[in-house]
Amino acid sequence: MLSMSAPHEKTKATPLRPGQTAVLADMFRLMGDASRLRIVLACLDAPVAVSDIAARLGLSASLVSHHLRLLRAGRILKATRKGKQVFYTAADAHISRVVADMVAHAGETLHDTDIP
Amino acid sequence: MLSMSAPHEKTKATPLRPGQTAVLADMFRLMGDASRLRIVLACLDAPVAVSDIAARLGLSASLVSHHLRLLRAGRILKATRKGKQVFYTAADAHISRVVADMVAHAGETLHDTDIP
DNA sequence: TTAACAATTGAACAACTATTCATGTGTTAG
DNA sequence: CTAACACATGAATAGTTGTTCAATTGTTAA
Repeated sequence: MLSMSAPHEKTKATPLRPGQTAVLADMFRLMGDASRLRIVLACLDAPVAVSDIAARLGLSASLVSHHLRLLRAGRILKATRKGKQVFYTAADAHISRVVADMVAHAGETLHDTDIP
Repeated sequence: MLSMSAPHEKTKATPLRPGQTAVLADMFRLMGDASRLRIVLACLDAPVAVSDIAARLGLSASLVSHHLRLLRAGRILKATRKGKQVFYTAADAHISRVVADMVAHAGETLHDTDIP
């Protein structure tokens, strides 16, 4: 049961505490839904109003608002009120980078034809 | 405060088709579970056997195997057989980068109780 | 004020999923 | 061969969650 050490001792860093892992998983899960990810993508470049998000994505305002609340609570997006409308945008630049890296990964690993 | 006013960077994001979004969401969802994310983290640096993963994370071999199947199907990890054991490691370098960026984001946006 | 618009929220339901237990493959040692 | 080990898999269950509908709050214009 006691596993022996790794074959090669590389300077590998595992700087992740168990608590941080749960926080990370929550952020990944927030983007793990197609509707929510599309909302995040729509807000990456510039602040967008809720009604615009709903119209552009073809989703109900209620559903968008529900997702926005989760994304805001998870520090993925942040809100700014301007008159009647509320504009949402990415919380910081890391979000865009995470998405960009995942896009690169998907673009590389997907020369398959088993996409349902 | 980070209320930057969008300095018109070259981050031209929105090259995503509806089909690609679903694939991306699937990958994010795979890492959106705490157990699965810990498994991915354990395999980032070097190939690790299933039994070692289970022992290191305190999970049953069955549960780890179930998760590994999903991660393998989602092109997050890849498997290599050596004798009786099967070693899993990251599918490519993008995975590590995605995790690293998300860690940076979490470290910046969340000032939770940091314990050494 | 009233009315219209924009967004949020709560409840309820269907759908999904992580986990456990038991069983089944495949591989190696004896 | 059998036995033990490492891993995979199927089913069943409990918990989670995305979506819809209805009602509510907040804001602005008339």
